[in-house]
Amino acid sequence: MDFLSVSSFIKDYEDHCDKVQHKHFKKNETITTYIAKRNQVCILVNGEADLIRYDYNGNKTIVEHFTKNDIFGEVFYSITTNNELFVQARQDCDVIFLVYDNLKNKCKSNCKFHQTLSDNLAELILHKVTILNSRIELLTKRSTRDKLIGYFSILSTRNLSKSFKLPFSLTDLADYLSVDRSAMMRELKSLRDEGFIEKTGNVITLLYR
Amino acid sequence: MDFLSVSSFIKDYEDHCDKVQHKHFKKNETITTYIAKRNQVCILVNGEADLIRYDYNGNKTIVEHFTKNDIFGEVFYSITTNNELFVQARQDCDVIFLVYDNLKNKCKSNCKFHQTLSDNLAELILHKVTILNSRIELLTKRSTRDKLIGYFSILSTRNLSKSFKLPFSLTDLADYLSVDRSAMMRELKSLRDEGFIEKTGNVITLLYR
DNA sequence: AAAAATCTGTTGCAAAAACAACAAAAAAAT
DNA sequence: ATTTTTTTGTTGTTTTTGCAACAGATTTTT
Repeated sequence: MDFLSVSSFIKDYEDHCDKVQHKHFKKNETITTYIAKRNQVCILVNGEADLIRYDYNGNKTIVEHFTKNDIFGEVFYSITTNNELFVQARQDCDVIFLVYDNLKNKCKSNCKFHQTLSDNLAELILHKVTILNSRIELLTKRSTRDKLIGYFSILSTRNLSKSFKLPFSLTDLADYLSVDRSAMMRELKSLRDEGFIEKTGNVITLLYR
Repeated sequence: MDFLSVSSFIKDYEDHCDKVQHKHFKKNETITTYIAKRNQVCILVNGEADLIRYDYNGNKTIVEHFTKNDIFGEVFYSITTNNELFVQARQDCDVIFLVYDNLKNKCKSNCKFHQTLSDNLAELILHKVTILNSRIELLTKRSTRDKLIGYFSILSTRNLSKSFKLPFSLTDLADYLSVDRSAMMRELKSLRDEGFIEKTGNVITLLYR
């Protein structure tokens, strides 16, 4: 992985950069709501969180799933959206908040954290782009089956193993793949019956190839 | 729009930056194929192009649609993809090619183009992220109808008008929304019959709100 | 100007997905 | 330890989507 690990210089931040805030969140708390005017940038230092959207029908979508070192925030969104977007902690989280425009200027104390972050900004955002592109690839798959298989192979690659634990409940997985839960369950059953996967709780094992 | 217009400094490039290449493409020509090793970055100076993927079933997906000043290239993709991705010119195009890693170093002639591009890289990529996020929002819509309406309202906003011309043929629109063409045509007909839209050729007019 | 290729509009039918609902299991809260 | 809430697994039914096929229109090529 050729992107910058935020945690590697997080300690430098401790000496009071006046442009950033640091906050802790408990599981299920709302970390931020996207209002699209503050140009907020958030860095997940620790924990897991989801970007969530509800549509007019009450359908929940897990738009993105964030883990350690991921960046998110309303600066990554343009006004188009009329649905409310918010980020919710899936586990206890530590989050750094900053304002994009401040990042480009130096901070008062001219701190190293600020400087490093600024220098590596393009790299960080670039990494985000690659994540979003895999997400798009997943979402353009035509069937629920292909989405499942596609997602499983991402997890398999990431874990360097045919076996892996889903980071979601099955209910949330459906919301992440943007499909109906019961239809997904049926498909999951078929995949099992046809010998493509094994499933014990939320641990999946790929049996193909 | 708060992102940098590439064309505004393209003239500075003319004085021989040794790190970039400039090429012209005729309609339907393949501009590049994503091989994911060269870290290529491309800038569309003029024209229109699509990033295309074919899946194992022969389904075509228009993954992205590029217009003037858009950036693309394999550097935005991680290895995950096993399907071939390529960019095809929809109109005659002018494209600048460079290698991401070269961008971070200065070029021999220390040219202004190179410098400006490098300075504004984060901004350019950030703009791409916002585009990808709207794309994701579109793709997570649950029905063909919602995808159509969602896409139409993006075009409507972009054109500042209830009427707009589709940048695609209807065949391509289906591939862009990742749905079956005939099903989409049926839905389009319903939208017309129910008085939501008007359609003359590939000009759509929104009648709601 | 004619021929070839692509796109549009449409339909019947098959397949997949969504909806709705419920009981059992598991997890979380008290 | 018990209650409450959430998740899982399942299924019947309805709706939506995909597939296949074709004729007419339009565009592109020769």
